[in-house]
Amino acid sequence: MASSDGEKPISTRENTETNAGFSVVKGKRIKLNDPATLAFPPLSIGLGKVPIEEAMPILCKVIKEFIDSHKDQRYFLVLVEEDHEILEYFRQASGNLWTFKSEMPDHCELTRDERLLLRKDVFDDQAMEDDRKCRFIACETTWRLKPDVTPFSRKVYKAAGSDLAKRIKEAYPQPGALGEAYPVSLPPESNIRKNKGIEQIIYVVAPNMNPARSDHLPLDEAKKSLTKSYQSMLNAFWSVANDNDYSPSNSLVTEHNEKKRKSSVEIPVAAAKSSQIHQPRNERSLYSNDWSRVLWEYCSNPEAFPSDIVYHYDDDVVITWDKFPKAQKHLLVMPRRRIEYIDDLKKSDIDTIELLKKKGQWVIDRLKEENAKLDFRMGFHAMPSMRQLHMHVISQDFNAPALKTKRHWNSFTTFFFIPVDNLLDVLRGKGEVTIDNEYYNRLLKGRLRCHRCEKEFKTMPMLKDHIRLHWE
DNA sequence: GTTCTAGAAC
DNA sequence: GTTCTAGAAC
Repeated sequence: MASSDGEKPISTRENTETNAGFSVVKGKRIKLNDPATLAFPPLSIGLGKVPIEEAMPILCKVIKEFIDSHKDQRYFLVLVEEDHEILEYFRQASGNLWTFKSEMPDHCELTRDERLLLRKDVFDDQAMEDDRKCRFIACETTWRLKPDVTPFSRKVYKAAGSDLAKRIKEAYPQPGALGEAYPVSLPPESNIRKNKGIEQIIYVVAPNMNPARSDHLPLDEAKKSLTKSYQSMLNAFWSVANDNDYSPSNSLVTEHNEKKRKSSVEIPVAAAKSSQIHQPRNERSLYSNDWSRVLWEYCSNPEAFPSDIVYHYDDDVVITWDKFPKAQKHLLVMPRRRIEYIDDLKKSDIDTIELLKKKGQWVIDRLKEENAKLDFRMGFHAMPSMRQLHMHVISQDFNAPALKTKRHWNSFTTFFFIPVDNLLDVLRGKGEVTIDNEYYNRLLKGRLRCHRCEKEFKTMPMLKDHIRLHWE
């Protein structure tokens, strides 16, 4: 199977997309004679005491999803388990998801698609002779990221050498999160790397149902966490196998919160300087919160979308229909070059914002030709959820089924909505934008008031009934 | 961003 | 009992 022309990439087109919750890096350079291979144990069934009849179907399902999401990629997944009965359980749980080539022999079993192998021993010399050397090994761990909590991980830990614990601590000084994966790369001089070709060990915090331990979960929660554990493990594997960084989600969440905390458009109060922690922003292959970056796809590839999604685009600007419109007409106007948040803006971006305003006005003029009754506002959310700078162009009827919550309402009718002219004033004056996170969060939680007559309402349904009167 | 759902509010 | 919200999960 190994090719003699070695380094030839399968494809040079680089593109990340998601499929069934997995990040898929298309066409990354995978050396043909050095496939990405992950060896991993069944998680949570020993240490975590999740019943095997519950755990195995989850494992099968996640593997199936991963394989389906990575159809034209070359890699191997190797399930390693000493206990013959457990492997047999896996075969049974997998039903007819895969066709196994033969009855279970002692060490290596190929499935029909040649992506999944079962083995008794990760360091089996005979198995290591083939071209499917395990460049990556996953090990189960606890939230303290201890490297030696299961027989399998102890074995790997012993082989890796004693400085592994130190390397884990350096890479992840904070405790791990349940369901997350923590890849640790091995130094070139490490024995396990020199002799076995193992590059990284991926530590996975898997769920525990053992009542003797303090953090045990009920079955339904353990099952959810186990799914996530396997998904994180495979996502981490795929990221590092494609030379991407993988950031476990607990650190990502921290960065996100930090980022939001930092913010505060000058308009109400300047944020304290001490809160302006600059966080480096790395490129990351993402798994779960992909939704926060969907706008990037519109901006980088607007021609790929139909006109009921992308309203208009040119070299500098993309205009899309809001996917969940909060009024009769609701669009987003975005720069095509990547700007994440309004507090990334500098004086030099004034031209860009003016262009957004000009394009927004152009849209408004066109829409008013269709319906002269509509009136519009153009502006930005102080703390947006989506990661590309986007200016809302929204008609003021707020007559739309997707407008449901207090947060929705207040985000468009309080100072949380920063009109484009207001933003331009701040940029022209101060030259930068700071966002007071607490102030804006308070606005979102404030009382419900009609934007036309200031009348106050207790619930969203009552308010929605009322604003209809202004419209009709 | 939405969806889901527990429990608060009525 | 039903409606509605708010927070977690995704």
